[in-house]
This record gives sequence, structure tokens and C-alpha cells, in this order.
Amino acid sequence: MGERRSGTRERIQAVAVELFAEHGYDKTSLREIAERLDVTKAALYYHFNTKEAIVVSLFEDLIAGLDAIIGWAEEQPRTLETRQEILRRYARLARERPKGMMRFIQESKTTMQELAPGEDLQCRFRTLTGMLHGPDASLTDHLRTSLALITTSAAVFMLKDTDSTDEERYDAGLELALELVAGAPVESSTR
Amino acid sequence: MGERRSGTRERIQAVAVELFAEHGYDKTSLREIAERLDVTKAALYYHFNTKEAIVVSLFEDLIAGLDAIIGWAEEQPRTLETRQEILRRYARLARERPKGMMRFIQESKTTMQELAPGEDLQCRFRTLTGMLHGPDASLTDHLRTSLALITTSAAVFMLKDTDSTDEERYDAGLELALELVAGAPVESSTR
DNA sequence: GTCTATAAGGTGATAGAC
DNA sequence: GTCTATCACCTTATAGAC
Repeated sequence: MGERRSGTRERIQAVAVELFAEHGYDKTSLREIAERLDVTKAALYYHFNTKEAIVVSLFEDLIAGLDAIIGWAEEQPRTLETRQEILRRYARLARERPKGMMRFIQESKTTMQELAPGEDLQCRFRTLTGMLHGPDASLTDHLRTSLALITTSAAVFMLKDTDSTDEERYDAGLELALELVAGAPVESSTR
Repeated sequence: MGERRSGTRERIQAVAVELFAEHGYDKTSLREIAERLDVTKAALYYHFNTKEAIVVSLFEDLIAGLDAIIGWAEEQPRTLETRQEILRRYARLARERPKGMMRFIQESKTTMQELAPGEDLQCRFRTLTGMLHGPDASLTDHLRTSLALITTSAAVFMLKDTDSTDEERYDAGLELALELVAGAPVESSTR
């Protein structure tokens, strides 16, 4: 589609995701976003037809990225190395998202669930979790892989009150995630 | 304080926590709660002065329970057995809460944070996490204990789409939590 | 692309009768 | 304890000028 430039659209997205992560989607009004950008609410409506459309646009890249990982993983053997590479790719993807985005997903799950991209995302996460353990994994294994996915993207803000850099937090998250999936043996199902 | 009976106060709490967990605090209006109970909004205000007061009342027991665990733990030696017993007590506490309560905490963190009990809770969770690892634990250890606490109370709804009973989910959560803190060695600081 | 002005509706909360 | 009626406020969203 068209790529008209003036940057306002991108600025709206950046401010929105930041505010959504900080105060939540419901408590962030279009008035607040507009004020932050020093434009009027009506200007926002030129770029996005609804408030929800902002959210939708925000998650497009993430969903595409998840699909890419899933697509790649489907063609790989179900080995531990593959599972760990899934986590590494997911870590990179999460890390490249705008500040606050993964936090919004993780800490506003209830809200997300009622938004359009919420179901799309949840579906991808379920698929990914399923790939990290075998088809008949134990409940504990299931939990282990779910936690692995969470810690990979959430370590950054979960460790917010520790004395460390973002870099170190990301690394710690991935490290623990790799350890978690390594502890979840899968039955080598060749199909 | 007085314990006037008619049960309406308790019914309000029960419906509220359920709706808060399902649709979030902001999207749950007093009108909705009132309709569900077949009373008017005004009736709600006889029992609770504000919407937030409902939330506050909801978390009183949980906070008291957390303080009890913290108080007990402070008098124990910093051994692995103590740390695991903390998790067992926390598991029992979480399990005894009304349906939806722990889910509301976990999946509406952003909202909770802006509510009165949010800070109180977060403070207790920080304390508890600190007790599960040593004072100079690594970032990974810190993460391990945070995840232990989360999985203990969140396994029930994290495993919602698996074929299992609530009982089994609770047990799986506690099992993984115990395993996580066992993997986080603390420097035996006698003080 | 951005503005002013306004519509239409829901929200938390209050007053006062019963 | 619960009701009816109402308030002030804020929200998302739209119409139309520039």
C-alpha cells in the first residue's frame, strides 16, 4: 500500500504503544495520544479509522515474524537444537519490537484478548508452544515450554528492578528459556 | 467491623472478581455488575463507596495471607527446604482464593498497578522473590524464582487448553516451581 | 493533513424517596 | 437496603472548513 511520508502515522504508533504499555489500552484515550503529539484527536482519525486500528497496525510485523518462525520450524527435524533455535529466533524478534510492545502483550493479556490481534497472537503462541514440546508432553513439560516463551520476551521488564542492562536481561531470559526446553524431553516423533 | 447479613456484599465481590478476570477492570462497568446481580447501580454504592473499593476489599485476604507467609519465612533458616515450603504455602494460599482472582492479578498487571492494592501486592511479591533466592543471586536465578512464583499461581489458567483437571494443573505448577528454586542455589548467608 | 465543533453514548457517582 | 432520577464528565467518532 501507499507510503505517504510525514511520519505522523509512525509517531502515533510509537506514542500509542508506549502509553498502552504504561497505563493500559482502556485508560489511554485518543485525547492523551493526540496531546502527546501536539495534534488534535481529529488528526488521528485521518491516519486510523478507529482506536483499535492502531493496535492492529502495531502487531502486524510481530505476527508476520511469528509466522516466519513457525514456517521455518515446520521444515526442521524435531530435535532439541531446533527447539532452541526457535527460542533464539523468537528472542531476536521480540527484541526488535518497539519498546513496550512485549510488555503490553504480557501484562495486559485480558485486554489483548478482547482486541482483534489478540486471538491471532494467542493462536501463534499456542502453535509455538506445541513445537517446543512433543505432542504428548506431560503437564509439567507443557508448563516448562510456556514459561520458556514467556521468559524469553518478558525477562527485560521482569528484571526491571535489578541492577543490570537491557542486554543482560535479554540474555538471562534466553539462557533460562534454553535451559527450560532442554529439560523438557520430547518423544522423537518423526511425523 | 459489623457483619450485617444479607450476603449482597459477598455476592458483589464474587461477581466482580469474575468479571474483572474475564473482561478486565476497566471494561467491567458497575452497570454490568449490578445487572448480573439483578440490583441497581445505586445499591452497589450502599456496600462500596467507589468501584475501586470493591477491588480493595477483594485483595485484603490475599495480602494478609502473603504477610503471614513472609512473617513465617523470616524466622526460618535460609535453606532449600524453607524456600520450597514458601512455595507450598503460597500454592495453598493462591488456590484458596476466589476463582479468577490470581488470573486477574497475572493477566491485568498494567491495570492492577494503577489500583490501590497493586503496589501493596507487588511489594509482597518482591519480598517473596527475594526470599526465594539469595541476596546476590545471578540474573538467571532471579528470573528462576520469579517464574517459580508465577507458575505456582498461574498454572491453573496457563494450562486451560490442556486435557487435565484443576487439581492436576495446580500440582504441575507447584512441581515445576519447586524444581525451579532447587536449581537456584543461594549462598548460605546465616544472616 | 490538520483543524474546529459537535454528536451520541456510557461511566462513576450522588440525592432523596421508600 | 434498595429504588428512581439525575449529574457532570469523558469517551470514541464524525462533519465539514481550510
